[in-house]
Amino acid sequence: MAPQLLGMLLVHETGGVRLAGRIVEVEAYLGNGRDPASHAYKGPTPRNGSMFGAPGRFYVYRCMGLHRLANLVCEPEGSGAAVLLRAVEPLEGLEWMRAARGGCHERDLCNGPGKLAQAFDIELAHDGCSALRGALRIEARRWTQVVRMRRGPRIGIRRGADLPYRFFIDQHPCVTRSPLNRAAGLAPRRG
DNA sequence: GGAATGATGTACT
DNA sequence: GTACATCATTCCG
Repeated sequence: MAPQLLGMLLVHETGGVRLAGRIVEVEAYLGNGRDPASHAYKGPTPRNGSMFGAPGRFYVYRCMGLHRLANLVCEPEGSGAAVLLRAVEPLEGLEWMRAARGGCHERDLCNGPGKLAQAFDIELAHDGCSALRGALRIEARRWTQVVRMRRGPRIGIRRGADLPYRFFIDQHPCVTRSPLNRAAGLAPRRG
C-alpha cells in the first residue's frame, strides 16, 4: 500500500479553507508483530487502538510530547499494518499553511511528518476517522508527469532501522532530507 | 508511583 | 553536529 499511496492527494476542508497536496514520501510499518519499529508491535494499547481497527482510517498520535503524526491504517484488518505520511507537496491553501507554519518556504511547509500535520491542521481528534470520506481524507490521483520512486531505510527509529520501508519520489524538493532542498541554501552543506 | 523513551522540529555552532 | 523544548505512553517495581 505504501508505494501506491505516493501521488495520491491529501485533502482537508477545515474552517472554510481547502488544504490539499500530493503525497511524496511515506513509510510502511508491517503488521502481525513482524515489525519491531511499529507501535503495533506488541499488540493493542489505548494509544494504538485505531491501528487494529478498520483499514482506511487514520491513526494519529502525539510524538515527542508536541508533534502529531498521521498514518493510514492498512489491510488486513486487525494486523496493525499502517503507513506513515512523511511528506506532501502542497498544492492548495498555501497561504493558510504558511500562517500555520510560521511563514516558511513552500518546500518546507510539509516536508516532515510533524510539519505536515501542522500545515494540514491534523489533530488527535482525527484518530480513527475515515480517510476515504470526511473533511480530512485521501483521494486517488494519477501522476501527470514521469516520476521515479526510490526506497530506503526508515528515519528516526532504532529497531528495524535496516528495513527499507521508506518510499519517496526521487529528486522531489518536498521530500525530507532532499538534496535539492539543501542545494537551495536553506541548510548549508559542508565542504 | 516513578522513570525512561520516543516514527520530530528548530535553533545554534 | 549538538542542544533542547515537552509530555503521553509504556514498562517496571
